[in-house]
Formats: sequence, structure tokens, C-alpha cells
Amino acid sequence: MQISNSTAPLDECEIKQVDVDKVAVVRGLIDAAEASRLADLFKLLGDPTRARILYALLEAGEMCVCDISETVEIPESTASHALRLLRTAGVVRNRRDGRMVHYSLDDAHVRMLLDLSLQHLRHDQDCAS
Amino acid sequence: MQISNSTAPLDECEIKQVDVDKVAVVRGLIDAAEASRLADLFKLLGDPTRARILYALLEAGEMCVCDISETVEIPESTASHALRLLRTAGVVRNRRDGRMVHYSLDDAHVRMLLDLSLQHLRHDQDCAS
DNA sequence: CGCATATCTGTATAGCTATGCAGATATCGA
DNA sequence: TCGATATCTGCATAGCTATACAGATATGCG
Repeated sequence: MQISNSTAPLDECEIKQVDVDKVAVVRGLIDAAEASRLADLFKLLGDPTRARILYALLEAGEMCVCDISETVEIPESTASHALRLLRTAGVVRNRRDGRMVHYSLDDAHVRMLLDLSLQHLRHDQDCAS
Repeated sequence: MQISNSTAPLDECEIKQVDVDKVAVVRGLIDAAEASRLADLFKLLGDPTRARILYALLEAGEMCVCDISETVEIPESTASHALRLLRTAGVVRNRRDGRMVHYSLDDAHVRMLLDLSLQHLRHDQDCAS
């Protein structure tokens, strides 16, 4: 809390910053709305059920709802709820074929994100063992 | 739910799969434990406060707790709680310097993950406008 | 040693959300 | 049109968790 920087507002002692310049600069660089959307994206991927669905779609390419529910071992209702969230966010896309709806990953970025994350996990795993 | 595949277990009608082979194959490919760790990682990044902290660290490189709390505009207590979770998960690292503790991103993968995600968001944003 | 500062931690709670049942909707086949 | 099938949706709730206050701990200074 000690003010050490030359530009520190010595007349306003309530503000407690160590590196006032850095705080100001970084505050300008980060966009609150963007950070919020970043969190929303990760939150979407941060549910075990949805993560397993995405993982399965990453491997399978395309699957209908009932096969997804069988693969991930969840009721179809739960799968449908999860898929709706993912679809609304643009993470997966659906293709209707008669009575069935096939889902797949929508975006190359998401695929890369999953790949990179798995790589990260496997890397840590290897180092730990 | 209609069984159309040749390997379908016709004597066990409770199982309702469209593409039995695909379900079996993908089930073998996805690792439940790995999917769980994947979700845990994303869950960690999926909180607005933690996302903003990581975003700030991505830009700043290294910051002490009080500067982080100022930049992200949260009480130091909240920053400390968030940083502990991130540190425990190996996402950030800390360096003690006297009374102060400086935090930075620990892993290149995480940095790439953040970069890629921001890229994804900005890409979508551009397409939408 | 005693005080100030920087960070951490215990705890309680308000708010969110994943989940699944029951029922609605949509499509196909006859 | 009628029944069967595949998916979707409304709703209630149990469980989780982010948050912040108060107090504990750790470090530096003199």
C-alpha cells in the first residue's frame, strides 16, 4: 500500500497503489466487456457435462442427441439443455435430418481451444508422473 | 432411438442408440477423468473476477496483490481468494519480495489459451458488426 | 520488541445453475 | 389423421460458489 511512484497522488491518501503507472496502463488495456465475454465463454466450457459433450464431438465430428446422451451417459433432456446453451453461444451447430438433429463443433477456434487445453492437461500430467 | 446399425443388440431393446459403433468408439476415446480435469480448468477461467485478473496479468506480466485489486477493482481479500485458486491449479505463480507478493501467469499454455480465446471473441465480434 | 503494512484465511450467505421430471413440439410412416 | 419417435422446454430444487467482513499471519523498519 506504500506509494512509491512519482505520479502517485500524494494528496489523496485513500488510493493505495504500488505502481500507479502500471495500474493505469493495464486498466486502459483491459476491456471490462471483453473480460466478461471471456469469462462467459470459459464458464460455458467449465461444466463437466458440457465438457464431455464437446470432447465427444471433437472426436466424433457429428452426433445426434440420443447418441450424445448415450456416449456421455446422461438423460436426453440434460443433453438437450446443454446443447442449447452451447448452440446459443455459437460453440456448436445443429443440422436437422428428419426427426433427428445432429450436432457438431461450430468453430475452428473452439476446436483449437479444446486441443490446446487437452495438450496443457496432458503436459502437466506427464510432468507430475 | 431407432436401431439401424448391424451390430445393434436386437435382444436388448432398452438400449437406444442410432449409431452403436460410433458411440462405442467415442466412448473409448474420451477419458472421463480427463474430461473432468478439462472442465475444472475451464471452470477456473470461467469466473469474471478471475478472468479479469488473468487478463490483467497477461498484459502486465507481473503484479502485486494490491495493484491487482486496484486494477480489477475488487477488495484485496477477494483478489487473494481468487489468486489462491489460480495458484493451486498451476495457472499463476507467485514470487515473494519482502512484504509483497507478485503474481504472474505460470504457464505458456495458459497464455496461449487466453490469446486464442480473445482472438475467438474478437473474430466473432467483427463478424457480428 | 512494537508498530505498520501486505497478504492470507475462516466463515457465513446470497445468488446462481445444473439437473431431471413431466409435458409440449416436430417429424415420419402408414 | 393417428401413433411412434426424437428432440425441446417449463419448472422446481438441491448443490455449489463467489464474495466480503473480520481477524490471523508474515514481513520490514526502527
